[in-house]
Amino acid sequence: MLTDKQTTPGRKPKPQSDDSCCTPAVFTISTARVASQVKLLSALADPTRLQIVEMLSGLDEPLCVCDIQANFVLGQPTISHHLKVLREAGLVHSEKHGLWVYYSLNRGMLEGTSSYLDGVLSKSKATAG
Amino acid sequence: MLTDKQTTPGRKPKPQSDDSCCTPAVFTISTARVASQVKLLSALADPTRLQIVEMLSGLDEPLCVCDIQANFVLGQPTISHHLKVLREAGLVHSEKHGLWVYYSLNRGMLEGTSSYLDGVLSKSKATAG
DNA sequence: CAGATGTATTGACAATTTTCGATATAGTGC
DNA sequence: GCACTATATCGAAAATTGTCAATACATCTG
Repeated sequence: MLTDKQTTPGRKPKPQSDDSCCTPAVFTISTARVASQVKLLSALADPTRLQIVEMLSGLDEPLCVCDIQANFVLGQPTISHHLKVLREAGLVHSEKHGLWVYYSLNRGMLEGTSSYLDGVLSKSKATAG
Repeated sequence: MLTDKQTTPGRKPKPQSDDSCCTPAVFTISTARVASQVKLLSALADPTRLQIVEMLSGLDEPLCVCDIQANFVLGQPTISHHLKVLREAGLVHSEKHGLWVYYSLNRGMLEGTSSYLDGVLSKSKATAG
């Protein structure tokens, strides 16, 4: 794995400058940030969960579990499991009212992942000169 | 029956004798777009692959497999597998030069996922009113 | 209280994913 | 041709994940 802090990034020489292949190109990548983003991306990387996120994003009002389940073929425990994954990733918020549990989107978390990807993209703009 | 069951959190009614819980809140969500984004998100939702993406994004020059592998404890076939996942998701581009295969980031794909998330967020701004 | 209903949890199983060792493929140089 | 190197593929073990049936929990109704 990558260490948390290392020396400056190297650059691989041409394939013939030396006998071996690799210069030790070591990068400084925050494994903590990567791990947190992997958790968010993993929560989103499932068709059922991503559709739930889309459903919640399209409405300003929260939805109860049965309303969500009505849009899938899956059973109620499966939907409950997916909602738990989204909840533990911080992507949704749940609120109990009587018998029902209402789920709403935590937009800040989605914004975080989107801006993380933007940050990765802007690390170097491919403006080689 | 059931008089005051907190009708505030949504247009969802309370349980009635004929209609138990749910109003059929049906959503029109493009399953094709969801599926394609799930593929991209799944490719990113792994610590090794996300770190590879970060490595490639920090450099304008492509990296060969051995340069990438040098930053991980994993074996060469495992790195090759992860690169294949990224390649098949369209997130990286590979180019063979002699013995070496150079990988570079396909920024358009990352931009696509980022703007997809932005699109989900902007579907409804949670502007009460 | 009992009965009904919405949701969460448990336990098990199948499918998928991650990883490694062995091997195959392809290019370089003798 | 042969040896060496970089990368990819194959096959299998281990870990993780998605799903369901059964059940538990919590809340409302009568």
